[in-house]
Amino acid sequence: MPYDPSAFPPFAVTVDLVVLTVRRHALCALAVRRGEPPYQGRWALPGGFVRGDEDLTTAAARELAEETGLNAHDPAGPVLPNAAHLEQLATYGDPKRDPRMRVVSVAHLALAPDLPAPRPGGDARSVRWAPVEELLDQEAGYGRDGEQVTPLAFDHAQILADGVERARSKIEYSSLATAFCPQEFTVGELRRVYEAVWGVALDPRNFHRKVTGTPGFLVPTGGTTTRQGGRPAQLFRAGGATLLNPPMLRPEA
Amino acid sequence: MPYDPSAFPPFAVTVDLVVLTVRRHALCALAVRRGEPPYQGRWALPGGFVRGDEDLTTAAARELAEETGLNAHDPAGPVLPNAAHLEQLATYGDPKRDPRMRVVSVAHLALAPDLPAPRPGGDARSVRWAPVEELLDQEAGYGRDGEQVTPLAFDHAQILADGVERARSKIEYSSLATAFCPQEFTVGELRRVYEAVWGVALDPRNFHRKVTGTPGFLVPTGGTTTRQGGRPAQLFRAGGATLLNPPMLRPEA
DNA sequence: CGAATAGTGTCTGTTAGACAATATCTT
DNA sequence: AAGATATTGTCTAACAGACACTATTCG
Repeated sequence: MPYDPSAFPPFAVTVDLVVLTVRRHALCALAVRRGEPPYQGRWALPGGFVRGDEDLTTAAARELAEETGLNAHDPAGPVLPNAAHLEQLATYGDPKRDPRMRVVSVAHLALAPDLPAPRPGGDARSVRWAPVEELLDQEAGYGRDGEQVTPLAFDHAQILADGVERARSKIEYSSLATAFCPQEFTVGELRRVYEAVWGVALDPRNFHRKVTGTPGFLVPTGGTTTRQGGRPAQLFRAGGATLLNPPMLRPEA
Repeated sequence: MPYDPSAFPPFAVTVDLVVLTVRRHALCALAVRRGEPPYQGRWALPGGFVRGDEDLTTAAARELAEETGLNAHDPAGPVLPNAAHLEQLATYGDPKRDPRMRVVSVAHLALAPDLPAPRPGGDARSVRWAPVEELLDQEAGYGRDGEQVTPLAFDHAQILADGVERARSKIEYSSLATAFCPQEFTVGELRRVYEAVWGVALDPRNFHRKVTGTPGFLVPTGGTTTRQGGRPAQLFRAGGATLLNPPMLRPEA
């Protein structure tokens, strides 16, 4: 089968983003409201076309910055205050996934700390953090203002579900859960991230022993905080370790 | 940023395949020789254009069948004799990865048993199973007939490395290693798969206890074989379990 | 003080890894 | 018999999970 680059079917290539954060004890995703058909008025994942001279990761980082003001974290560079973890998730290319034309979407997964000042691209009413449970609920779901939330436009419910599952499994065997935390955080705050992402309750004592006993996971900064109430808690930064061995075990029930 | 489907940069979309198997104690990948520029005469991963009305997975399964005669395994359907595991790997879209034009390639990973009768698409000299170590060796590597093997064309060395790493980690926590085995196999044959993929030696006694003690991993067929010499070994089929919990642990050294 | 969160210590059952010992084939 | 592979059993150290207990803050 000869490889003839001049006779190929025309495709559009987009990036879509699953941007996750933990707010008020719930795992939330960034959703944008569609202003035009198809799926006008429905919520969708943020995304857009890949430019002609742009790498896929670059396009995803650009969309992320446009929607949230977050920088994609560069492992080689310094740790920025507003850095989010960004990785490729999967590619979706069903011929009928967009009714207008053939669109192949390279989905990316971003994990961000809860934003002190969320900076929506333009219209605040058209961008929101929504609990993933609400976005994925197959029964009729309605957002704050009564507008229809589910199902998401296109195949975005599937993309979101895949992104959430990726995040849930990756925090088991990597230190990625710290991407949901601010630069300095307590063991209790990190535990609440795990509890929100997995949707389970963890034993605070065993969790503390586990994370502080894993070399390279957490580095104490020396400071303490009482922002959670109770006895002052030590503050930590993320350590250099990327992989957790042995992993954090996700309870089955 | 309006979503204007009539004004998108033109992309070609291809699928590339990392097809892995275990032959003579070595992890091998399918490579095809390029008959035309660019990279003429160099080895590359099999692949081709996605057709205008074709799903990405369908395109990958079609290429796999064209190159090897293997069917992609459908988890819902019956277990076919010549079925290979097929999954999406990642997507590669650097603007300069193909010197001719903008090509986005959705790479897929296939795991196949050692083929009793390899059926190359056409010219037998243009398709071969090559040890991945040879294909990825950064020093000059030369194949059976003295032709240059490395580096692979385009960014295929990176794609192959990513596929190998995916396979290495997935057999840790899933039952996927059985995809490298024929329908009936012994514990020793399964162990040699792990040893070839990971490039380590495993204790036969602890391995046996581990795999036979994991519910749903292996189902005894009742038969035995002496094809490996020594005491007759029980034959097994792959069980229904997909995830191994607890996982197989890959030795560090 | 009581409530809340942080952190340490102890016990128990499971499991990985090391390795002795036995079983059953081929040559 | 010698050599190869298969299979079972035993011991030990590490670790997860349960949970008693202490520490330090706020109201």
